[in-house]
Amino acid sequence: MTHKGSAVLDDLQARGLVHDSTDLASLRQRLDDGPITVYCGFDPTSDSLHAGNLLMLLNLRRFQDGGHRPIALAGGATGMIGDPSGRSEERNLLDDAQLAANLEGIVPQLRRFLDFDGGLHPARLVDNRSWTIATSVIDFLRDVGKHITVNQMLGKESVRSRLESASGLSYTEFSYMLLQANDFYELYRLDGCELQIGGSDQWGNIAAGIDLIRRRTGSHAFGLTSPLLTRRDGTKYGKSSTGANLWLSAQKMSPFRFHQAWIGTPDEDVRKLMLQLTLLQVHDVEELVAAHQLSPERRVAQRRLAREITALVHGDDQADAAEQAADLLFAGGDPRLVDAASWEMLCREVPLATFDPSRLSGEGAVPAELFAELGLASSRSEARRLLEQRGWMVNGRRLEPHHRLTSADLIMERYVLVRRGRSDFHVLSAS
RNA sequence: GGGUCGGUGCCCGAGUGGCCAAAGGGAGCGGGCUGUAAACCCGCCGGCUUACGCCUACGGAGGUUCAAAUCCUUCCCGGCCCA
Repeated sequence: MTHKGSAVLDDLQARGLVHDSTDLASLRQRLDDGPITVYCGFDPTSDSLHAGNLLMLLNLRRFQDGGHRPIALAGGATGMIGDPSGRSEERNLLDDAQLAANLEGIVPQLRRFLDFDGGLHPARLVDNRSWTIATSVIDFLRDVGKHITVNQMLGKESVRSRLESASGLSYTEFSYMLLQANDFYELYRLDGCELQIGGSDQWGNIAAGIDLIRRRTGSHAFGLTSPLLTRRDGTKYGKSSTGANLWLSAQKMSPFRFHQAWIGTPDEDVRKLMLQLTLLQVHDVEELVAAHQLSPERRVAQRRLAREITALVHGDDQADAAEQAADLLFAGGDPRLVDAASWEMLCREVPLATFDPSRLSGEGAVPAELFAELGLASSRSEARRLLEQRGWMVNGRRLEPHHRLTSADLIMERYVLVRRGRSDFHVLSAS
């Protein structure tokens, strides 16, 4: 490492990724003194991580690239309790099977973004069950609970907001903070971990851990939070424009859809997202933004953003495929002219539904009925409404009111390309 | 336990016997403009039907009435007050 250990901090600040921090000057000094061990926790509340988690994963990566040692923590134990932070209502407890399935989903995702093998500071992946499960209630209350007063806990925003709400806060969730504080303590004790990072909603939990470490060891640990990923209107990202979560799992959201979600990024958000969700250098981002502003209709920034994030999450090959599919679909040409290989690729990228070819014989199929059956619309009424509102395109042409689908509409004697609205594509396949 | 107010469509919220598939707002969806952007404009927004229309729905279950989201009985749930 030729550069200073605190360079990562400058980078984070330049990217707008520092929301709250313990004494920044001390942290800077500590980073310059040598590699630090930094951790961030991810609770298995679902079987996949989403775009919001991606931001923190990349932050760990930034620390690793900056010469520090990252630990990704899978919250096998805390996931059983449920973090009340940022939540207006009590969580439902996960059962063992669900938790196991969720961990199985997210652990490989955690592995993907860090370097676990090479270098002087390989990343580590831990599960907080390893030190939590065997702990007795008595030990926990004596060793952890004794050091934190209820008075402090009541002062935390996550607790206070819930105390004022109608749904209240169970003792279980109230205790969550102690578990996370103990995680930090254990990682400090076992691995010399001195820094915890997280989303800004984690500040209370992180501070509790720092307090616990100080009380039990007299040492100073550090905390750093990043702003939650929000749109210009303040709503959380992680959700796509359609309201669905932006899942990192290809099973839950196809790479194509994932890529498309970022393509649709509003101009005002694109700079921030490039800074916070990609590993592009800050000055490269500024160049891209400048180029974008010169001719925004080319959408170079959005394209690059989508490219970078999709490649990070799904790999270069998948990003290529998603780009090609998008070019094909949005170029506006006649899809019947597309070659077989491209069609195959398209079928992998775009949601595919199969139907019985006999539907096309005779009079042919009523499009609205077929589309509703295949899930392209939630009911026949909706499909019909869309037809009235000119919301359907079949094979690149506006669907006419009385058109029937027949074998003449098949591409490659097998496929129908359906577009609903502006950018919702489906391939129907006669099986 | 007593009293009282309330539970309406995805959310908020009007409606107190027919004019109610139910005002208004938000979200969402489609179209237009543009750039697969934002803003803005128009339309749609329970289901079935080409359509006339039919069915289901205003916390649950019964009842009164030609007619109920609206009245009565009862049950469930929530807020507030008293104990």
